[in-house]
Amino acid sequence: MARPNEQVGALLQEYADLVAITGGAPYRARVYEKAARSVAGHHLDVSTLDAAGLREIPNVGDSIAAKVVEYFRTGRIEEVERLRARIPAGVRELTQIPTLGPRKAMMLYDERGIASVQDLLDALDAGRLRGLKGFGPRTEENLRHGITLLRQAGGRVTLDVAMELAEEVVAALSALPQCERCTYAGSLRRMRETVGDLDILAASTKPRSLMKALTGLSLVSEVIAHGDTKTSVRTTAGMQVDLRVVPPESWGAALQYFTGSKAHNVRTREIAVRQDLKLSEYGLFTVPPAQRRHRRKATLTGEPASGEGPPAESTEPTEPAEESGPPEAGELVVSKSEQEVYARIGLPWIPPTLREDRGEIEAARDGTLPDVVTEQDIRGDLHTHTDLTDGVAPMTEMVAAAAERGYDYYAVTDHAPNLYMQRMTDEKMLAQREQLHALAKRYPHLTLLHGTELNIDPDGEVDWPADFLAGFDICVASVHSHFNQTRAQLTRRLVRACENPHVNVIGHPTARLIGHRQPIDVDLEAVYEACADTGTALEVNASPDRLDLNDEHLLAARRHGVKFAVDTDAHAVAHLDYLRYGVGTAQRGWLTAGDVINTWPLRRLRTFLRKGRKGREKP
DNA sequence: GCCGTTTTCGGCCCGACTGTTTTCAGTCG
Repeated sequence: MARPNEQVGALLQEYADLVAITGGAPYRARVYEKAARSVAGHHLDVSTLDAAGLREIPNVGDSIAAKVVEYFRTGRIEEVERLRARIPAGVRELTQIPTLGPRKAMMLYDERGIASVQDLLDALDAGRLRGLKGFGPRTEENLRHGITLLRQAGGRVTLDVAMELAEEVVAALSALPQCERCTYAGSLRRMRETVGDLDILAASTKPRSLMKALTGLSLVSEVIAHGDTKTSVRTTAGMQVDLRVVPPESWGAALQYFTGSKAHNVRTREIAVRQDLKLSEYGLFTVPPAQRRHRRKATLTGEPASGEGPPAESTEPTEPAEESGPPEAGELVVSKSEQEVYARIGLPWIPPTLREDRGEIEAARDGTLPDVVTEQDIRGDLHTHTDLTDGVAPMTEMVAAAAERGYDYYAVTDHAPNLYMQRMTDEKMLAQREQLHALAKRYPHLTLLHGTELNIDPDGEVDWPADFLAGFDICVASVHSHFNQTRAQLTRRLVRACENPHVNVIGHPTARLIGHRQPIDVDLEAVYEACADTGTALEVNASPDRLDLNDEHLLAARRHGVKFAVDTDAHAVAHLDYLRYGVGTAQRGWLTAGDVINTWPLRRLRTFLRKGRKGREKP
């Protein structure tokens, strides 16, 4: 993704925060927030767009387009500078503290001159918050606690960590007789690459027993909030878990609501409002005429515009809404399943991984939602290791596990000699090939492919000469070192690897490790072009520490006609299960099965792997 | 400030929980 988009997105987000802190009109802050996301996620490089082009981006109008143009012309946005001069950066930082939002942050600054997290800590220690309106002893305690949490590294965890915890909590709650349904929702269900806190949803007529069960789990270290329908706890590992319990009839609406994203929900609720419906976690409801937003229209059609007149009779028999829950007016329309809820507001069901307000609402409305790739579509794994190099399981076990998964094909791709610590030799590689061919006889329904993961050296060269490479069924090539080359060098390096007629897949293309190593600085657009031109696939590495390429890259890359391989890079049998994170990421990138080479039948895959080379055609 | 298979003006998602306050603002998701 082009960097300028992220720069401008961050700047617009900062402006939104500053507007909120200074108490500007709430809708203004919101609109800049929406624009920030639209710009950051836009598929074109915004630095190349003029004002008219910028206005094509959703939520960008005259005013914001002018600010973006100003930014690329002068390197700054005057209006942002004006607010920056008024509000120290530290005040914005204060809003990162849980339970401290923009209003209170501004009050701390105005009334006590607090302009950083450290200032706040000092003020707390000195008792200088006493007497400040809205800051009682509990609030002081919460702020101290919040600062401690903030200082504990970021707070987001990778998908596998979140999933493991979620499955444990869901299993514990599901075992209760009072629990009718239970699942995880939120960013985990959407398969975001990291998860901040866990959203667990349950259906029950006896919510209290479920809440009690959650707070009683041994992994709970602290109860943050405890109400009638919602309980929040923190685990011993520091993760926040929110449990919401809804009546069983509300399951679909609640699941839709708690899956998010927030931006997606805002859109679906707006669509409901335009149809004089109200969507909440309890269901989709009619709005009595007296409460309708579109009062003007109501007046025009002769309905009562306001006042206490009786609600218009619906043509259908009135069914008393039995649900508990706050909506006291309006009839329940639907709530049992997500499908019903979407259908009633005129949309097909949208896969959770697409629910980010990145165009899925429009696509759903136009009937152009992608038929995203699923785990069942995957016919094989094309990047895996054994204990011949740095894997921990022997090839026999890895292959047996692959057969168990029902794969049609499976590639063993151990490291090549240039990754010196792996001590690979030509002889060892050829011996492995023999063993693999022998092993293949045991698995008549599984085609075993012999491959390798090559190392792309600083010049873009790989480990072996062409004649040796020609002996492999598949070659993955990856960057494993020299991450700090210049952008030009790194780009050239990857493009050269693509141009190698024996390189089929670029493994973990940005080489990032989530939370540990930044992605390499490479012109991905150039790499996408090279891949499309040369018939080289880009990997969607499913390892939860990598997820590389990520969803945003995929959204950009697919526009170039690139093909992808969703691979686990498994170094152990258990890692083969990481596939779901790779598939989730692929879905978030709107990839279909057709985009992913390892969903293809073997024949088609083999043709792709020949990469147009001569002399490899087999009878 | 943006936006319109109802609108070029008049709206802008909705509810739970907490803490502090006596009826609600702020925060969060």
